[in-house]
Amino acid sequence: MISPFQNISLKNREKLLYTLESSRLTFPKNQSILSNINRGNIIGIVVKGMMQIIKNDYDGTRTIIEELEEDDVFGTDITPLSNEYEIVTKEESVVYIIDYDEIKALELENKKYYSQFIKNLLEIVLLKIEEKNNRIEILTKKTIRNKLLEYFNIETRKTKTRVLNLPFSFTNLADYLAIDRSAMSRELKYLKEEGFIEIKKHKITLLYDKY
Amino acid sequence: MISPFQNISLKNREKLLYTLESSRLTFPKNQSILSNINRGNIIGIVVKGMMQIIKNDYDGTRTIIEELEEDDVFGTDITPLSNEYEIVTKEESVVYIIDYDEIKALELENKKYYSQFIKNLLEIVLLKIEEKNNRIEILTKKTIRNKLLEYFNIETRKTKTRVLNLPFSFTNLADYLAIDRSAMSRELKYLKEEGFIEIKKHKITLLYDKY
DNA sequence: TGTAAAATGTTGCAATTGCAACATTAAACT
DNA sequence: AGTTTAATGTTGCAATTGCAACATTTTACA
Repeated sequence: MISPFQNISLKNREKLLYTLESSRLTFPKNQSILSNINRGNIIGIVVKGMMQIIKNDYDGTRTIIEELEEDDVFGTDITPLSNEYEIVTKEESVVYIIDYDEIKALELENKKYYSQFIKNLLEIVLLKIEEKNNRIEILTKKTIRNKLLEYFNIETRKTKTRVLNLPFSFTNLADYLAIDRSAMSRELKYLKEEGFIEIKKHKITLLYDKY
Repeated sequence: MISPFQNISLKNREKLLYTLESSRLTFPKNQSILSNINRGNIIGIVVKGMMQIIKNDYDGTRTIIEELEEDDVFGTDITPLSNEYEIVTKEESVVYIIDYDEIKALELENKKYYSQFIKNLLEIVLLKIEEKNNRIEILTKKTIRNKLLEYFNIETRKTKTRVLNLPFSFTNLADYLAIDRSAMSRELKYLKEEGFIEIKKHKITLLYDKY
């Protein structure tokens, strides 16, 4: 995880946040934060705590899209923030909210830490985009089995092992893969029966040779 | 379309490219360019011409993922570039290839145009990420009909009209939505029959009220 | 620690979809 | 201009999947 304030001294960080006219907001546990924030072109930075981006479907289903922790960045473009989405604190959390126009207006020749901040944001956003590409790669697979296998491949490529610890519940995995949970459960059963994988709690072990 | 060289003079742009040790490469029409480039952590900028990012499926299907034109940026993270992908010129094209590590190593206090370049890249990447979010929003819909309707909504939201000119073929649309072309064709027929849409060539008119 | 809520496993069944195969039309190329 | 190639439209059919409904287990929390 890269901090947006990487290589910026605490003092300069404060000056930067002042220049950007950022607001520092504190929210109690289990509060929806976007209702309190003007949903314009903003970038948020998590200072402390934990939050979840939740999608509310028209039928009332609530899906966890992403978890945000310290140093995580969210906001316009980076994360979807239309009115179907909300961000909810899972513990007391502190965030900075910055108007993206203020970032665009930064006069770069003035201070090195202005530029450093932008550079950090670029790096963070490039990592985010990689995640999105991965998800697209999975979602474009046509069958549940292929979605699962692609997910396994991508995740184990990161750790270079055959073992994969689900960072969330199977219910959330089904949401991530955009498939029905029970159908996924069925397919996982088949994969186990056919000897491709082994599952213990949230630990999945691949028993096949990756291509 | 934002140019990565926005607000950078031609002279500074040359200095920048020199500092970044970029290569300027020219390719004839219908050539695969990645075979000539070290697929490391690179960022490419299209100077002139037109190229397509093609995905080769294991079964031999070739799918157009994205078209790249002047000022377009591609490369690590921004666009998927694993070995399943290739970039093919559709006309004679000129590109700059830059090692991403060189960008990371830029000493920002030295020159304003270094920072300006990073800032431009940030803006470009934020736009790309928005596109990816849109596509994910579509791909997570469960039925073909809902994928189509979501696509229509997103595209017409951009232009604020009820009319939508497909920027590509229906075959490509099916790929974009990750659905079978003939099944999509069938669903479009139903949508026409039920009076939701009207299609003339590649122009789709929405006849329903958007939510 | 006891209880409510959430997650998981399972299955039948209907609906949706992918696939194959083909005819027709449009576009690209020499 | 003529020919090859790609795109489009259509349909039957089998396979996959979503959905509903339920039992069981695990987790959260008062």
